[in-house]
Amino acid sequence: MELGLSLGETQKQPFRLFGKSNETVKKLDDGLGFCMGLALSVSDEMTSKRVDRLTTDDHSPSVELHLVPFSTHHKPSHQLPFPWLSHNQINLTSERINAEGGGTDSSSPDSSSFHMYRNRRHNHKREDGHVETERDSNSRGGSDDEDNGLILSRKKLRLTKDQSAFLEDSFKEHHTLNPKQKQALAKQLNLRPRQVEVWFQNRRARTKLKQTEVDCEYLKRCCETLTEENRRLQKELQELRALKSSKPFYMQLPATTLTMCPSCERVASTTTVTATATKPRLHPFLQDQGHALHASS
DNA sequence: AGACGTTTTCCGCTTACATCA
DNA sequence: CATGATGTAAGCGGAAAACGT
Repeated sequence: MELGLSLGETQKQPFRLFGKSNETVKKLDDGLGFCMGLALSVSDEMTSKRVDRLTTDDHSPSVELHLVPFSTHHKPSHQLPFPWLSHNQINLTSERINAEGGGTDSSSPDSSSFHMYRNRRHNHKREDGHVETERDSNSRGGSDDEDNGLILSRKKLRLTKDQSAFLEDSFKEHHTLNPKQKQALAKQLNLRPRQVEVWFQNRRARTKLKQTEVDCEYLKRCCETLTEENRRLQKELQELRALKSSKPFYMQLPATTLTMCPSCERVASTTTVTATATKPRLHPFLQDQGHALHASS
């Protein structure tokens, strides 16, 4: 592979590629050829945050990379289009630049290497405002649609049932993936590792959301129960107050032996001798034979 | 040893698209 | 057929951890 480096006015600036300062940009190899052009521009936002990060510093103008094959055997039909990029933005075309081990099988767009300048966060706004994603130009391989050449018309991936089922099974085993597992799954399902990673992230999010809903429902029921309990106690209190105002004082106090529960510090009566004809309901603690106080004693 | 930069991974939030009623 | 609701793939930004310098 040969990387030809074309520096426009950038000679004024120290070149820095992908954060590697003073990195040698020129690489020689056989077969694949690129022309990498850098030009100064402060106008376009396309380069996005990521590419901005690749510039020499926060104040430097954005770097534009033009990667175009100049090898004579590269036909236009072999070039990977990046329609979301305007002509003065990144043009990355190649027969194959595979960063993820997909080989040089051009029939599998899925394994195309979009990861030349970023392993993620590479959607780009077109001039019409439409955000095209990686999916737009790089779909998964292996589907029937793709085999039928319908890949260009598909704008959003839907995993096949088999793929989803396989991922589900895998998710049951472990909710996170290490790089090896990710690679293996991706290879098995003919997806990009990034897709597997995203699927697991979304799956975890769905699981968490469902759990949150369950928790919410539980808390709602608890709240209802407590509200009902509170209503009952209020009523009981009212009854007791009414009783108090209608009976002489000596009749209001039952002759009881009071003990205090060490755990909740509520007072319990162990002997109930009441002078009242009507027996008000006691607090559950007082009725609870199996309360901690009694259990511990 | 500690500071610093880079990379990777995760999460939360959001968007855009596909599908269905 | 149009439309709104829903599900989901995927993007972005930030945080944290690991690692190298």
